[in-house]
Amino acid sequence: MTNTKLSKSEENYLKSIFNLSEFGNKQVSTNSISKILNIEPASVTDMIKKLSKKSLIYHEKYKGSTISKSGIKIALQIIRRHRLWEVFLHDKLNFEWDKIHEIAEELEHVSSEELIDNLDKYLKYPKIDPHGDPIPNKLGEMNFVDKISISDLNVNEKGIVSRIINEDEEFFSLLKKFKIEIGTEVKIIDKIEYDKSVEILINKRTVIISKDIANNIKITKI
Amino acid sequence: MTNTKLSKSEENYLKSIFNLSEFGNKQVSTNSISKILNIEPASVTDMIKKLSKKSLIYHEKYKGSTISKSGIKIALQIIRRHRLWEVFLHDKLNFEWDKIHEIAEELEHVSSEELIDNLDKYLKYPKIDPHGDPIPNKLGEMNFVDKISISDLNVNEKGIVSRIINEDEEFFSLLKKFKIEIGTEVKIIDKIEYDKSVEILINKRTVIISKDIANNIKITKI
DNA sequence: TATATAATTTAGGCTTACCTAAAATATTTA
DNA sequence: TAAATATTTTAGGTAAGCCTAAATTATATA
Repeated sequence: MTNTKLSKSEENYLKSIFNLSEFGNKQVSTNSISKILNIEPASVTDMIKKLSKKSLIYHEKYKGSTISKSGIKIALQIIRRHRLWEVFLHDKLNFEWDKIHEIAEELEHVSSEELIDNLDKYLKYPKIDPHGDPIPNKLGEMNFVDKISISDLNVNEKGIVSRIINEDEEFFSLLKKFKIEIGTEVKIIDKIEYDKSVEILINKRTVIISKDIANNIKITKI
Repeated sequence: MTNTKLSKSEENYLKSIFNLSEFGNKQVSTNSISKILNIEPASVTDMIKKLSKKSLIYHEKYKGSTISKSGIKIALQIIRRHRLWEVFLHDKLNFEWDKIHEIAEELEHVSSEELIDNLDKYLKYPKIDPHGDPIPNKLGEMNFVDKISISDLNVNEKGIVSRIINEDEEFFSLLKKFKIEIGTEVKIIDKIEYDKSVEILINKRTVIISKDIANNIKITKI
């Protein structure tokens, strides 16, 4: 339990490895980390060695990395900070929900525990962030997330948009164009076999979205 | 006008140089920067060269540094961020005013301009921070600050504490002990010639504070 | 299953922001 | 005003976190 404060870089790696590992269950490849962080694989290897030495991840040469118990614990705290700041930016500072990610990406590294706990209290202990992602509590516990995406619905079934996976700028503007937000009701009109795209009804308008877009929009079936 | 984002270090140097220069009017010695930032003089020289090359300060070898117009502009923005975050931490998150400085020291480097402007609006454009320091507006303009400290009052004169200069932990706990805060009324009972300490009346209690403490407490005469 | 390709690691380099030790300059004081 | 002292700069070094190029290992394919 060497408890030296992690650097911004270390925190970003840990968060990415956690996200890629699906709750710590999957081994993560060096290449996948490289792609997510936009850092060359050779540099990723360097950092993997560093995090291994701190027992935050386990690494098998040429195989991949697994995040450790203590690594998960820290990753969840970083995610907690990120999502609480997103709630603050959206609910209090009136940022549009497609602009908060980038700023929260910086704020999450301000590491005072008291700050985050007071922020949590101030925001009245929110359970989800503006993208619909669950917020871990002080202990790292959080609600389960929706596993169903638009593509999983059948024709004529309905759902409420509950979570947006992709956080790229372009993706957000796409959603804006289609007027898709957390809470929006969608109904499946047709599923197009040819390219697996889906025709959906939103806000009394039907649009066709690609398979990729549909996969990135999680819903709660109604 | 090379407008690359400054690093956290560069920002801290610039802020310190500005603070030491008394609004850009005084030349600042390498040693004084070294002491404030707790960084060796040799390293300070390195950074001085860097900031000079960016025309944020002017430097005369072996003499000292002067902050430039563009340097002042940036410094005021950093100070703006710092003080707005202090207001947020104090007023919204209910931090005690002796704990906000350290956290604001980190938050001030999150550099989204939109973030700061929205925060400013959310806080209803405050004019002073919890220490009584004036907050620059978007353009870098701010109110003049009180130049009178407790030591400048004569016996029997009264004042309202308007600003605390020293921001060290120890100094704050000292003030806490004496129950001195922004807004506290003080009356001079006696001035002790021997060591220039001052006997004052606060909250119906008389205490003797040293010359150094008195100098660090600015007041508005009433 | 041998070979081509892809993924990963190693080796060596760079920049930033710090350091110490020594040299250069300025200031104080006798 | 010369010597002692203090301040500042130069020179050379380190760790973090990145890079490219080349070597190594794993995986896919013919």
